[in-house]
Amino acid sequence: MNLREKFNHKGLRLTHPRRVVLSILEQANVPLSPQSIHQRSQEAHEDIGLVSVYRTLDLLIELGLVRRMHGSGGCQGYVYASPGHTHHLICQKCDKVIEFSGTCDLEALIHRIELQTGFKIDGHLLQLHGLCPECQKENCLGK
Amino acid sequence: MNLREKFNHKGLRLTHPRRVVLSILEQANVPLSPQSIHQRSQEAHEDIGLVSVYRTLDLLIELGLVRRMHGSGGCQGYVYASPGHTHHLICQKCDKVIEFSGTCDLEALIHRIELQTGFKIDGHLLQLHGLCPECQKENCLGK
DNA sequence: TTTAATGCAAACTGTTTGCAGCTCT
DNA sequence: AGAGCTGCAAACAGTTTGCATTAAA
Repeated sequence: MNLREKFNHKGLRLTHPRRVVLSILEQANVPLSPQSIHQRSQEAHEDIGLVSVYRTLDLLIELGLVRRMHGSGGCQGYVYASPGHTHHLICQKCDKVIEFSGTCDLEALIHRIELQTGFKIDGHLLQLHGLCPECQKENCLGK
Repeated sequence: MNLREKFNHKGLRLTHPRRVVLSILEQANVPLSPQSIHQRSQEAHEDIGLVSVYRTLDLLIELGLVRRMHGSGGCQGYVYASPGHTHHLICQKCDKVIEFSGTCDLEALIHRIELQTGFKIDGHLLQLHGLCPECQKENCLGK
């Protein structure tokens, strides 16, 4: 089932603004705010209303195509959800984002916490913050 | 060094609004928004300005006495920071928060990712989401 | 007494809503 | 043709800033 069919299947329409938002998020490997998505759409001469960006993001999240991120600084970053559950490694300087999976390391931890607390854990959010190789170099050069 | 001394030491003053915010957060085991902190201060007849709540929260975060949280739904929750680096386990239903530590489990993962990516990792954010024992019960009863 | 901190009012930013017109199927 | 969607304008909510006043040290 392709994207269009997925939409139509639920009585939704794959419209221009939705395509644009999705494609911007797909290409960016960085969490983007609604504002910056809107800005990029303008830069790409695919101008869509900011309001549509908000509405589209809500929809895409509901469809599981996009994930909401929470940076240490601000909130409201949206990233394209690559298939499967992944975590994010974010460069604190250039905001580059790398996705990685590695839930297995967490499973032992999660299981232990479940036993300790009685919680039933069904989701998690892991972000690592650091410096990417390029920004490390720049730092050494005295920025 | 007690709290007052800690403040004075840095040229800061331990004022009434700061005491109130700190005490509200200390007692609550739930992340509170600036608004709800303000509201609780009114309920306790310790009315302080909403503006002071914001400014105080910024300060307390800087001092490491409070941490900013990111719920799956909204943002901007503030919790009293128990000493040391901890993670949070959040009930999706009642928003109860439990802090836990367990960085050791992550260390292996972090080390591996550093080798794989060349990043220099110096921070992380881990949140687990699930249902607390009480809310699990309620769910079974058919809510 | 001195200076940090408060709290009001007002400015701002980001987000949501109502509605007329448009567009995808 | 018709329901879903867009985009404007305007309302709204949360947060920040300027400034005169208060209070902690």
